[in-house]
Amino acid sequence: MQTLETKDAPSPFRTRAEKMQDRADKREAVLRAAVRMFNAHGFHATSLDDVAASLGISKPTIYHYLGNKEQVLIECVTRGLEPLRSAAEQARAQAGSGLERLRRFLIDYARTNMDDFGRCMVRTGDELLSPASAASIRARKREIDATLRALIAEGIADGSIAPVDVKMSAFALAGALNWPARWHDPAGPDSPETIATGLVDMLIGGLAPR
Amino acid sequence: MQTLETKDAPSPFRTRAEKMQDRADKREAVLRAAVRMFNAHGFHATSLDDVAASLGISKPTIYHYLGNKEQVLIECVTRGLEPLRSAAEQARAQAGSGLERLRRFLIDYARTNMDDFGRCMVRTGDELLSPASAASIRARKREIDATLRALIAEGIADGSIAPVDVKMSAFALAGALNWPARWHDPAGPDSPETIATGLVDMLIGGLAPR
DNA sequence: CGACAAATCTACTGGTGAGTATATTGCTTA
DNA sequence: TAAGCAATATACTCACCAGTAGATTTGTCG
Repeated sequence: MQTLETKDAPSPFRTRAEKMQDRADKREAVLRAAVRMFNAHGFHATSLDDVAASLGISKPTIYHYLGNKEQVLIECVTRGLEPLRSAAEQARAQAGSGLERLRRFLIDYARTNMDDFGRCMVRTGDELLSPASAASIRARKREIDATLRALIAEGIADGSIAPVDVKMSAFALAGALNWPARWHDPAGPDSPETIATGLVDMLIGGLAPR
Repeated sequence: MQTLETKDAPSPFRTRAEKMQDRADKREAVLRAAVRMFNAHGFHATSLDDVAASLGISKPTIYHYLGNKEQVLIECVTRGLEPLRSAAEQARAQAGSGLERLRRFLIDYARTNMDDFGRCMVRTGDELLSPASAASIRARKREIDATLRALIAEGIADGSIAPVDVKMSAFALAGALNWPARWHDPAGPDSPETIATGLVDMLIGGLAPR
């Protein structure tokens, strides 16, 4: 019987779903190659010819999958933002004290800022994007920030967090946890996990002795 | 008597010292114009023609004062780094507990990161510079970081700072205090002074209640 | 005065890289 | 089997911009 393809004898005739998957895979491969090069050399110093060459394809192929260079960047940033959005959603739904939920969120936040897309997201300033795209991305970042501030406020309300200045604390936390996007070396000895918990513990405990 | 120029009758014949000053002033003006445009639109999106136009001069005049575009950026970054170097020097010389000296240093650090040159310094990643210049600047930044770590270690030794992980804490502090270079709006309601103390107080106290 | 140096301009060169026109191949579907 | 579409390539165009050549002006110094 041979009505469905099997693993052993994959048919060269792809179904529609397979072809859509194929296309999505290729798009993804372009983005992964691009984000690595953006992180390594910067957006402007990376030409789409370079990205194409690194994949053994030609530039028009990239244009076939992604409309233009800015679109490539936007997709990378979007992929970097998505885990944050999802972590924020979870944090809002979770039970527990404000501090407990915040801690969980901060660790997720720090960790995803160290993967390829997260790093690109953090490092992509407004000036690299068209005004419209910059605004759209800023809006999404603002939502993450709103969650961060809400968690801090809830912690203060339930007594699990000291009565700090919410806005300043949110900026301090974000800054401390974004910064690894610029210095963390994936090849180095410290895993993202270790760094994330190290940073968060310091931020929660502070420098002054207790 | 008219042997020396007076404020009322400034001679049009400049002395050698005056001309050197004049030259330095013009160099400075170029750098100030450039750093503002770099901060607003990014290094690559700012052409030297734009900078020249904003001063009502022509591009070759910029080349007359500064060798090339990278040199302009390097000078901007250097000017952003200098106050940090000087604050670090002071902090090392000062008396007081580790925490007191660290606090003073952190506030200076945060404040200077919000002026034009400081912002440019923070935002200029290695990828914008030639390998040689990037290395030189990285070395200078490493010295600041060494001071930061030394102050933390001293504070731990004298008991004014909790026994935190020195490296992680230094990164967390630097990140939190560098971040305003990306979000602070000089036209906004919060002065650099306010932000600096707000951030530092939160970092010293931590989030957890005492 | 005459030569030199500083300061500045206009007008160019040369390289780079985003984005496109167009051709080709092969699969899908009416 | 013809039409149409997806995927891909080669070989362009076009704009921009760093950097330079060379002319000009003006003040300085021997």
